[in-house]
Amino acid sequence: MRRITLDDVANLAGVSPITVSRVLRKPDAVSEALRRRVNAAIQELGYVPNIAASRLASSRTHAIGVIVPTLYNVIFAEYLFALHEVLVGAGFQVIVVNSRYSEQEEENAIKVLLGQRVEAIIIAGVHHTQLAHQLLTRAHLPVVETFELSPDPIDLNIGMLQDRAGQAATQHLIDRGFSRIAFLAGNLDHRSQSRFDGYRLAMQEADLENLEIVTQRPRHSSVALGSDLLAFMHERGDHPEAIFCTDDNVALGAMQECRKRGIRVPDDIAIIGFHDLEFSACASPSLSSIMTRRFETGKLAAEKVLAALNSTSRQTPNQIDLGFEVIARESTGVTVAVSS
Amino acid sequence: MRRITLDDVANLAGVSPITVSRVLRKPDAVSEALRRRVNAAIQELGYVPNIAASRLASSRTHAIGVIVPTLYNVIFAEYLFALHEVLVGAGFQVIVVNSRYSEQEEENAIKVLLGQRVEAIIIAGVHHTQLAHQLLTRAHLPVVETFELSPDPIDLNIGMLQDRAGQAATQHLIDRGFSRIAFLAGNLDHRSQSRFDGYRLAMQEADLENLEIVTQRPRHSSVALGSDLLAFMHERGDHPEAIFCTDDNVALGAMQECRKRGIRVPDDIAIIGFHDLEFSACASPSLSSIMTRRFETGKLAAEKVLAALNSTSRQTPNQIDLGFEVIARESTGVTVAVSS
DNA sequence: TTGAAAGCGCTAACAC
DNA sequence: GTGTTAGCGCTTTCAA
Repeated sequence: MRRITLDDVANLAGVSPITVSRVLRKPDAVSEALRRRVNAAIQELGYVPNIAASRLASSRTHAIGVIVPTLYNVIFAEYLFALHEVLVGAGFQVIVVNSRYSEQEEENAIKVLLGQRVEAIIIAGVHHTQLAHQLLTRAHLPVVETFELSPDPIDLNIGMLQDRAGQAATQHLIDRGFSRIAFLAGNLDHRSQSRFDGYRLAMQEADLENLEIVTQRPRHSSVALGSDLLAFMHERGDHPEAIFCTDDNVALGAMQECRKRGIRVPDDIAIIGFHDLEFSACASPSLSSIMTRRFETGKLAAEKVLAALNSTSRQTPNQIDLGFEVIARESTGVTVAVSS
Repeated sequence: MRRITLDDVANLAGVSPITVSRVLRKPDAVSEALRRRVNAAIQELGYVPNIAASRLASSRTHAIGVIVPTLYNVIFAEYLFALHEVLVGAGFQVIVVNSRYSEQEEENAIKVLLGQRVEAIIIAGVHHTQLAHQLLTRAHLPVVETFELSPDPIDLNIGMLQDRAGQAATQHLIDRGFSRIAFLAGNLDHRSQSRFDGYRLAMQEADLENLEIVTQRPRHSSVALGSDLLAFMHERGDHPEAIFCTDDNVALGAMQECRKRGIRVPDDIAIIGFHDLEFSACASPSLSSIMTRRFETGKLAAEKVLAALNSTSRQTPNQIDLGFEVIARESTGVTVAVSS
């Protein structure tokens, strides 16, 4: 059963193949009579254009590659959603590949995307293998690194200072009068590591460096992990006055575990999370957090890519800091005005 | 700046293009001497094969299309993870497209995938537009519908009976002695609707049909939605003894809102969710739920696709019911044995 | 507005 | 084991 091709349509409609091609891509350039005949033939045959052939012939793929560590973490889902909105709206295909937090897998992902001849690459993170860096640099296509700010961006870079945000979260706890402050995380990916750096800096500047209590386990961030980490910490005898969790999932799990153990939040222990996920405002107690701009990051990255593809002139490398915001709520002892 | 092609590599290595092609695809068919020369040339030039050309020439894409409603819901992330493991492991590319719970967008997604000449389509759900159904049927490629069981499957169908699961959740509440039982949901997608059908059936069979309390709002399922729904219900004066939430996110939100309002779970109100998400076991109180098999669904769907692609003989349409399981925990008044 | 010719970069099929 | 030839199905360029 041979697949229907553009030539089949042309034959049935009694026109040349190129006319069919035009009807598909720039219908206005074809007279209405022919357009009708061609469309009828397309309908009748159930013709679906072969994109591989189109890409080869035009040497345009209209595909953008996106690399994220995982889809489990909702922040990447939000980011992808925004990317999709913009790019698909502009007629591009988005090819998503996961790196699973591995630089090696990220390198492979880059190779896959280059093989697909994507017209741009948007990549979460700024840490790459040497070869990956080389491939991205030499590919001569727009590259956007996101979520973090790089000391040495490849091309465009849209993100925030994770260490500053970690510092701000910790400072918030210090400002609330706590001094025994723990940092809770599972896997220390680069961004989590930076937040940890910020935590240490804040502690050091407040002369609290000796009281840091860090619990780490090699697991991806989740509510269950937060619960486990708090249990682990508690059972080994650490009783900090406050904890800074690497993200809101871990914070929520820690909060649940506190309730289970009769530890009151924030009276016995204050908790701040990271990312200000959707549930954080309606948790009980409501969860203090650091608001980050995932949606805007995705949107802006997509827009920058479109702009770069539409302008022939190579842009100078440029960085955009989308910042963050400390959201103080009940879990760190702040009374919150009622709102929806 | 012309892109490097296979011919460039061939020239540099002093061999014919087909030899380079062989080195890439079946290295064992080439002598070691030539293989070395070719690989060296590939390295030197930084050659990356053009997949579009390869697809066109071989008329094989090694691509599998997957359609999911959204990436926000973690159950689809889990499902995709399993799909990826199997399919990428077998040398296929996975092309994911979102339908955003819209049958029209699903139809478009199918067209996009057929244009990509994917070798199979795996699609969450069994409800399609007429044209979508037609396209899938006529495409003559393996199609797997998942998450639900269809009365009329297109090809393969791997899922569960959502209405039975909804019935079981409701029956669990009835068995625990509750009679004023509400159903909480936001968007009623097809699966949620089926669970609602199951709820109504269980209520009817227990002669409780007049007590159903249903709250609906057109929002995607989330913790914040659960919180809002419970608040809404409470404020309009409905005080059921138990609620069945369309999923665990809504259930968690409802539980948080109860705490905020001083409503005790399960003493004042019992709650059961759906999907048994990761956090449900460690919530406080732990959340009763219906365990569904997202990971297995993805894995099996992928394996079935591979099997279908490897056997020339057309399989007879076949269905697999992966079932579900009632997980009784504290939120419905069940004392849970301690476990990790 | 329409068409003819050539070719995108690769691989299948067949020869040697 | 290696090479030659002839496309895959579309779009580009140029001509009419």
